[in-house]
Parts: sequence; C-alpha cells; structure tokens
Amino acid sequence: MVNKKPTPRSSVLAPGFERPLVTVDVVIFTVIDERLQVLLVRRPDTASDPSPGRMALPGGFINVALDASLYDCALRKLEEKTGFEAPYLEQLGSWGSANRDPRGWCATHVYFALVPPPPDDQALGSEASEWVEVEAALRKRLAFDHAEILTAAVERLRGKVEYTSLPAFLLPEPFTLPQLQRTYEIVLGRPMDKSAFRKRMLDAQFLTETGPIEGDAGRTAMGYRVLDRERAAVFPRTFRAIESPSYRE
Amino acid sequence: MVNKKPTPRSSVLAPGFERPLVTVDVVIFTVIDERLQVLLVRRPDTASDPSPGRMALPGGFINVALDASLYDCALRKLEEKTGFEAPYLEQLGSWGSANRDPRGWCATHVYFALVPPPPDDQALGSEASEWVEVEAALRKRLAFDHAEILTAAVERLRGKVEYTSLPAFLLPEPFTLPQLQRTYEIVLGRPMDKSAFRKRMLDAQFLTETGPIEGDAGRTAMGYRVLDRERAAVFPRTFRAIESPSYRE
DNA sequence: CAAATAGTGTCTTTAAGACACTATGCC
DNA sequence: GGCATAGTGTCTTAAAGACACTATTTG
Repeated sequence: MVNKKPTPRSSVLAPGFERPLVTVDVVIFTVIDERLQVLLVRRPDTASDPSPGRMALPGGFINVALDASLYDCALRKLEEKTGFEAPYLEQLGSWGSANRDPRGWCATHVYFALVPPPPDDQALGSEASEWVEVEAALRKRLAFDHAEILTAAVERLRGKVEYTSLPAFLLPEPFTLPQLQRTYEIVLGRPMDKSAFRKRMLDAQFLTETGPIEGDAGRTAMGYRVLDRERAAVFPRTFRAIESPSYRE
Repeated sequence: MVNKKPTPRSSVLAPGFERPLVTVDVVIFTVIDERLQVLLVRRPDTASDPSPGRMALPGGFINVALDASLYDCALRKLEEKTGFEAPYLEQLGSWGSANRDPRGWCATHVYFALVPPPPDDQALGSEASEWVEVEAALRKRLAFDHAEILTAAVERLRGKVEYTSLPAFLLPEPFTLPQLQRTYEIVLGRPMDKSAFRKRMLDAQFLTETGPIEGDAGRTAMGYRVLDRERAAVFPRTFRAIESPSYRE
C-alpha cells in the first residue's frame, strides 16, 4: 500500500527516506443557537477523492511556497473558511500514520480555533462549509480519522474550560457575565453557580468593563472585553474537582 | 531558498505541492545527581550536516517503510537511544517552517518522555548521546530550533508537575514518598510541605504499596509503585496557586 | 540517648458550592 | 406591583499551607 520508492529529491536530502504527505487541519468551534458547533467542509464527490462526499475538518496540504510556518498555514486556512482576523488559535497535536490516508503515509498538524458566531447564517468564506452541532458531527462518518481528531479537540476544549477563560473567545465583544456563564454551561453541559462564577471571573482580572448593555428583559448588565485576546487566563483550581481518584491525559 | 519544483510523485498525489521534510524528535528527561537532565546527541562534524558538531535532541526522519505511526517512530527513537521499554511518552507538539532546516521546508513532531535514571553512567544505547543538566543544555547552542523546543518541553513538564503525578515516572520503582517529594522539588525548584504532599499523593490513589524500603539512615520508609504507568494522575488543584492575575498558555 | 529520617495531627487559609438575598429595568 | 434578569452576602466545604508533634531506625 505504501510506496517505498524515494522521490529523486528526497534521496538527495534525506537518503533512503520517502517524504510523507503533510497537511494542516483546523478544528474551528463557535456557539450558535445555544449549542457548541464545529465548522465542517464537504469533500468533492469524485471517485478520485480519498473520502468522496464525506464531511471533513477544513484543511489541506502545506504550500511550501506560500506558508512560512505551520501556524501561518493554519491561519490561512482559518481565514479562507471564516474570514476571521484575530481568533484564538492554538496547536492541538499531530496525527500521522501509514494508513490514515489512502494516498500514502500522511501526517497532519491540527490546530484548534475559537471564534465568535458569524453575524448571520451566511458570512462563511465560501463554498461547501457548514456549522454542525458537535454531537451531530461526531455521529456523522467523517473523512479520514477526523472523528478521532474532533473527539480529541472537544476533550481538550472541555478540559481547559474547567480552569481557563477560553469560552470568552466564543463570544462577540462586548459581552456580559451572564452571557459568559451561559457559554461555559453550553460547553461543559452543566449548570454553574452564579456567585462562584462571577467571583472567579472578576478575581482573575482578565476582563475590563466597557459600559452597560441592555438585554431583552430585566436589569441592564455590565459589558466586558478580554484584556488579552492572544492568551487565556488560567484559574488556580478547576471548576469542580471531578471524581476523586481521577486519571486523565 | 525553498525549491518550488514539485517532485514527480507529489505532483500526482497532491497537485502542485512539494512535500516538506518530516522528522520526529524526542525530549527525554530524567533526574540524575539531584538535577533534571535531558538526553542530547552530538551531530556529525561534517560540512554536509546542517548543524555540524552541535548538540541536538535525538530524532530523525520518519521511515515510512518502518514506522506505522508518529508514536511508533518516537518509541523507536527512544529505544534506540535509551533501551527503555515502557516509558512515559506523550506528544509535545510540532514545529514546522520554511527556514528551521537549511535542507528545506521541514516539520518535526516532538514527543516528550520521562524515564528513570539509567542504572549507571553507561547503559546509553549507543554512540554520542549524553545526559545534560537542563539549564546547561539551554545555555548551549543547540542544533536547529531545538533550544526553543527544549524550552517548551521544560515549560510543559513544570506546568504539568503542578497538578499531576508525572515525577513518579522519573524514578525507578519501587520508590518512597520522600524520594518522590524530592523529585517534585528538583523539577519545580522549590521546597514543598511534607504533610500536604503526602496527603495529596495518597488521596489521589495512583500508588500502591510494595513493602518497606531501608534507607542509608533513619526510619525505614514504605515503598510504592504507580498503578498505571501509561497515564499520570491529575490532582484537583495545582500545588500552589501562582501569582493571582496569572496568564499562561 | 542523640541524630536522622518517616510519618501524623491540628489549625489556618483559600477559593469554590449552596442558596438566599437585594437591585434594577420593563410591562 | 409583578416579573425577569443582574448582582451581592453569608455560611459551608474541600483541600492546601504551616508547623509542631510522634515514630522508627542506627550508632
């Protein structure tokens, strides 16, 4: 299945080693309609495609002429799909093996992005990309090993949300503390105590007030922006000490 | 500098995209002589080498004929250098750009291993590999961007040691709780309270008793093994809530 | 017994959880 | 006033920090 014959160029630079295929994929999360959603693209429905017609994470081959680095490549793919300028973007990990792509030994570098919801349902950069509720996406038969990658991304997101300010990057600014709390609850799938939540957010000093914001009903709330959109704040404890003898990554 | 001409094979499979070079590097930590040490290898001192004579992290090109996956490739490189069978091994991240290797666009997948100290000073699998104290390694002019990678690995290790049982993988089994506490102190560079430390370790239920172990002096201590050498235990809080308004990865 | 090291107990401190309370805005 | 939502206060609880105390081993 794997072609062992080295290409002429790699035989010069890395004797005896055929070069694997290299891609970058981006798991882009947002919250729309009170649900955590992920951006998926439909692969071309042609027999020559490795996963014809399947939904997949946005991504593709590194363009060594265009991309100065892996991070730049991820940024480029994110912009192509969502038009976002300064999102939260971190590396998730890499997946590589002989058989994850029928075209040959292939390694993908996966990034993880959090963006505010698009202004309305369009605004998607182009073509066949679509926001899909995360649980629904995991039930689909995704291309390649993208189901495994999405599972890892959701685990990383939920894990970090327990002790960081990540959900702030899922909201348009300015936002209110009740909106932020609701976003935590949507990502984690459980209600949180208002008083403890507010104390924690304000004590962490990662927000700055922007002035009052009126809602549809009830009392006007204070609006906030995050001070540093590059980094998440890290809280001293997790929100709830999970099961006592707990093993995780 | 970057060759834009696609190889014949990649032009078929990934139209227009030249394949980057792909390597796997492993940051292998241990504690010897009360110091955190990292395994380095010396690169060949020939003009054809990209960093002749420099020290580097152990690693090298993926062998698509030999390595079923990135993880297998990391395991293979770890075994070649240290002979270790079942170490703690996790992915750290990947680094890739047009100019980190003079031979062309190159991406490396970096793994992170914790091993007990070798029985005595030899036992290194082969050749020019050497344990180097971490601060000394960072002062050396390492090959490629390996100084940046080592810095990230040390940060990740110190970060996770605050809330996981990782240092248990740096000790030969069985070990005592005072030995484990000493290992935490060496990695973190600060003393810890004995009572709080013991409560935390025992409450987390990741250790099992193996029977008493005599030391050089003083009272005999209980020996322990970790229950699961694949995973670290995760504690509900960090050891010390660092500076209050704290920003980190 | 003294020194050295292992292990425990008790009180304090920190920050989260529970939950009732007050405050403000709109009908 | 009544409802809805924002925001606060007070008590409890979980787990770490400080630090003194007891226990065991060797000489």
